[in-house]
Amino acid sequence: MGHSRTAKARTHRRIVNLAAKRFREHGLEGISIADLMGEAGVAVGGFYKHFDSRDDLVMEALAASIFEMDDSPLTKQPTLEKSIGAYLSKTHRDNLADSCPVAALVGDVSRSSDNVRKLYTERVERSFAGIAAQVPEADRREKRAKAILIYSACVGAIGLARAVSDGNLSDQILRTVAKQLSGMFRENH
Amino acid sequence: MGHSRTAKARTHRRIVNLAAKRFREHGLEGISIADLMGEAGVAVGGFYKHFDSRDDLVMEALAASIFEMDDSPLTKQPTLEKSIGAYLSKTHRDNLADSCPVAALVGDVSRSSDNVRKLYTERVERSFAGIAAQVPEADRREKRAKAILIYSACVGAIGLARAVSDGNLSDQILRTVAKQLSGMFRENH
DNA sequence: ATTATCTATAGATCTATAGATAATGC
DNA sequence: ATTATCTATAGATCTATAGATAATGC
Repeated sequence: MGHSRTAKARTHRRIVNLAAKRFREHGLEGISIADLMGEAGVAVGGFYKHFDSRDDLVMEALAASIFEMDDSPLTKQPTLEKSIGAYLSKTHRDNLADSCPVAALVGDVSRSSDNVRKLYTERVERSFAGIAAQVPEADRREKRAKAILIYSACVGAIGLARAVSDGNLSDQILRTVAKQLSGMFRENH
Repeated sequence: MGHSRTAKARTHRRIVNLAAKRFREHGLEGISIADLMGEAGVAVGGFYKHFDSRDDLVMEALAASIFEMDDSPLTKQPTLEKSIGAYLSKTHRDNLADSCPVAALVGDVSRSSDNVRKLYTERVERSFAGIAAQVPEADRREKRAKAILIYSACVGAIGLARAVSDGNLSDQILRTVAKQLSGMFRENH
């Protein structure tokens, strides 16, 4: 039994970071507190000394995965084409635990509390802004419009690529959408 | 207690059609058998005389919502632009119970059994084909590529529009993606 | 003395089954 | 007689809480 305050903070972070991964993999209601605590190596009973409720953990874990995104390869590409390529890569599709929470949790968030949805919305806005900044040759309005289209297409494509049971079709969705989106800009219209 | 065979078939259909709605609204695991049977006006205990397991109902309900799509206004529009407009309408966004199961269940299906994913995959393929047939002025390969982009963008956009807590942003996503996609073809490139 | 963690369990909920009841259909 | 539906409940699982245990920090 560890007991220092810093140890508690470390345990807290361990639970949150683990939850952030498992929620993206199994959905916000797809994993139990008991399983999370077990995997984190802490007894179940300690949970409510760290969090007021399960929803409290969901909030913290979503915030963690959103924060994590800022340092992710997904958002740190030098060009729009590379950003799209990273997002629509097989690595991103297959590595749900560290994937974009916007795509992984879009359905679950629709059914979640206002607090969760507000947090999610901020991340969506930030993604739009990040992409808009990379859209070449257009005024502010047009950059944003393209960004909304690009992000929607990326979120939809990776979602479909994960859901579909045919591996070839899955690959084709990623490849085709990446190519079509990138093509939109080389022809600069 | 009704008991005729045709009555049983009617009860069966009632449960399946209700489940098809509730699954799209609350997710494949977001509603219990007891609640479904209660709403259908049948006792819980009768469930397993109609279905081998919960998963069996999930399969039948998904099949029903996929079948239903064929007669839906979503897939019966005369032009590509109108198809996109219907899919990205506020009506479609707000009426989850009768909405496109591909968008409503994309996350849940990723975590489902192979049987469920196979059924879903067939619907995705059919959607691609339906859209490709409406893409003007392009060879077969290009029609399909555009269809994959359009459907991905539509599925992503309606998902984001439902998840986001800001109503104005939600409307903007639908409007912008519809406009951008439609614009791609008027300029025919 | 305080508190971070552990053991144990209450209470709710969910899937699935067993056996009773009552309407159909030969 | 058969069978569609109902009543009742077993067994598993999940969130949350109560109280014990043991390490920290004054």
